[in-house]
Amino acid sequence: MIIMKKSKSPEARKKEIMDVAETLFITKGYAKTTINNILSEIDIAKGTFYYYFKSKEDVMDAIIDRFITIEVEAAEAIAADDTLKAPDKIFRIIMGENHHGNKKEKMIEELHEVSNEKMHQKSLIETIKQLAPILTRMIEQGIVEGVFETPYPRETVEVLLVSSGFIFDDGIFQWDEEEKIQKAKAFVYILETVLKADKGDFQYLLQELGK
Amino acid sequence: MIIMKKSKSPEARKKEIMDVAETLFITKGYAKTTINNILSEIDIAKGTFYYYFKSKEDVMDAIIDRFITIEVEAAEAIAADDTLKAPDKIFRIIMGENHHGNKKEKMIEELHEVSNEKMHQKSLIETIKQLAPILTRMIEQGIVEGVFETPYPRETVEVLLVSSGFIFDDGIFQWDEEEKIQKAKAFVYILETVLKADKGDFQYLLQELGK
DNA sequence: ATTAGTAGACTGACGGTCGGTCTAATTATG
DNA sequence: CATAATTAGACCGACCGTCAGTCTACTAAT
Repeated sequence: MIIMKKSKSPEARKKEIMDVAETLFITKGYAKTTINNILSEIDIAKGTFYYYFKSKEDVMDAIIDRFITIEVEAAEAIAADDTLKAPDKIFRIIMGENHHGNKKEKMIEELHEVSNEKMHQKSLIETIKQLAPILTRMIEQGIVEGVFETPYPRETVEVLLVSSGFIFDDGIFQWDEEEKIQKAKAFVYILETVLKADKGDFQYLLQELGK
Repeated sequence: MIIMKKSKSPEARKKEIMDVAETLFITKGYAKTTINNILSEIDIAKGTFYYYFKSKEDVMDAIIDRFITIEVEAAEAIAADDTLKAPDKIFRIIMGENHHGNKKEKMIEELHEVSNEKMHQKSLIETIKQLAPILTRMIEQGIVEGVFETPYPRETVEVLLVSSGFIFDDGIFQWDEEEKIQKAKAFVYILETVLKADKGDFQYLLQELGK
């Protein structure tokens, strides 16, 4: 006689699996997380997992999709905010990318050696695909308004996204607080310089990094 | 009665294993390459492999070390070349990084979907660790000579290395020939702008990308 | 009665281990 | 000084544990 758990709504189950998987992927790393780890955490069987997802990688894709959607929505909200100037918007979006509600940072904080190559690369690629067009439009508008200047808005965005995503990822490099500030200042400088924005357009934003 | 192959010199064996593993890692991807794939290619037994390397990842590390050493030597040769100007050197080193003797490109050319996250990330990190100091010194010298200007030489180098390593990697994005030229032009522009070099200092180098 | 959902035993592949073998060089012995 | 004993290093491959993914059986709901 098999003990059967009461069925949850499919959405809830799926979300539950994704939530647990996400936590494990971030804390232990994707490769080191076992399907069985996920199962025992929510106390379901293999069959249930594979009823909702066709593979381990499939969950990861779903998780990445989920937070890219959130990022894109956040980016669009920022883009639509008329109280912000173009440079401000750009900075917020690019830096916001590595700020998944502090969730990741908090979790990784102490855990060393999490190296999550696959997940990181996938989400970086996806981020570029989805966020680059939005940011590019933003820069193009800035050019029209005369606050930016560059013949390569799209490629500039790509460079900025890739480097910030890589350099500020807590799972790849472990900078101490001081180094982080330095990197951020440098990033702001590079941002200003490469877009030929007015010096100081971004500078004041650096205070936010103190928190 | 066990048939025993004649012993090779340890160096030769080790190199043989690394060569075969490298080819397989590049063509099939690290994850999809099996230890047994490597073994049957050179016709040795499991034990032999693990006599020379403590794990699959260990071979990869050795392979990465090997070509980083080559890159560093190439970079130092370029650095020591008095016939080249600073901007020229920088460009050659950064772009040379994604030009492993055409070996990788040739191999990947047709093979789609090789995605080699782990190997790529590791070598990018190692490249930054080893190449960044050399390039930083180069920029600092350029600043003294008055051809460059930036308060953040180190961080600028990091941004340039990360983005070129990522964007120009044939395994990550598949740009067609035209797009590649566009990316390279943009990269040169960004390089010039962020270092405040004279326009045109790098431009002529773009002809090299035609080959 | 049909189907959406759950269960968990099972499979196969793969990374890694381990006891042992073979050969050539080195050292001890008559 | 020839030859037997010993050692060291390269190599072998059966075996093991783990893990993603499969399959069939069972149950809950409509």
